[in-house]
Amino acid sequence: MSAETLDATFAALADPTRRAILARLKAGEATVTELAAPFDMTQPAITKHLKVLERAGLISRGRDGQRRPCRLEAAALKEATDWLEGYRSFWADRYQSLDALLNELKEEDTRDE
Amino acid sequence: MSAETLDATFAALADPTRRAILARLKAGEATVTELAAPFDMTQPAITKHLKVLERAGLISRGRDGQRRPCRLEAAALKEATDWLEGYRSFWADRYQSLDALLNELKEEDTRDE
DNA sequence: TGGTTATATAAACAATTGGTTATGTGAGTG
DNA sequence: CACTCACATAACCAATTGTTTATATAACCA
Repeated sequence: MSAETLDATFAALADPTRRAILARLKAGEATVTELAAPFDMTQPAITKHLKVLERAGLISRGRDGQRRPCRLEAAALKEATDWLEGYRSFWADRYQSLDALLNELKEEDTRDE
Repeated sequence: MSAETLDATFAALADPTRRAILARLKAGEATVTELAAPFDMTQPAITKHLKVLERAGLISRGRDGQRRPCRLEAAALKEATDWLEGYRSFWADRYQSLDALLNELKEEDTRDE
C-alpha cells in the first residue's frame, strides 16, 4: 500500500467525470466512444481521463478490432478503502459504541499512513 | 453525498503530506507547529495544506490563545468510504463468494455516482 | 514596553491539470 | 481503392497546485 499508489488513486477519484466513468464500468466493459457519450466533452478529453484512470490502475484496456474496451480494475479501490478503514472508528458513533472507543484507544500509537 | 464534496475530499486525500497530517490527528488534537514538525517543509506550506483539509471538511480548528489546534472531522471520510463501498463487490473474490456475485448482479442498474 | 512565539497572508514560481482544436493512425466497409 | 469509424497524439491554453521567501498579525512573556 505505497504512498504513490494512494496519491494516484485518490487524485483519479477527485474528478466527477472519472468517478462517473468508473460507475458506468460497474455495468461491464465499455468502449471509449460509449464512455464519452454521456459527457459534454470532446473525445480527446475522455481519452485523457482514461489515461489517468489507467495510470492509477483503476481500469485496464483490451483490444477488439478498432475498439479499446475498458474494464474496471478494483484492486486500487481496495487499497483506498483499506486506508480509509483506518478512520472508521472516528465516524462510528463514538458515544454509543464501545468497540469504536476501544479501536480509537488502540490506534493511539499514531503510526504513519 | 454531493459530487463537490467528494471532489474536495478525494483531492485532499491525494497528497501524502495531508494524509500524514490526518494520521497524526488520529492521536488527538495538534497545533500547526506540532503538525509541521515532522516535515521538511516551511510553515506556510503546512498552513496551506491545513486550509485544503479544512475546506474539505476533514479537519476543524479551535483557538487556544495563540495556538490554532486542529482536530480530525471524519464525516467527509465517511462519505468517501460510502462511495467506495459501492465497489466492494468488485474486489471481493467474485469466484468464491456468492454474496459478491449477487451484489454485482444487483448493481447492474448502473446508477450514477 | 519590547521581544519572542504561533500562525496567517502575499507575492512569486514551476509544474500539473483539464480542457480545447487539429491531425494522425489503423481497422473495418463500400 | 477510397472512405469512414474508433481512438490516439500533439500543441496549446487557462486555471490550479505545491512550494518558496518575505512580511504581517496577534498573543504571550519579561
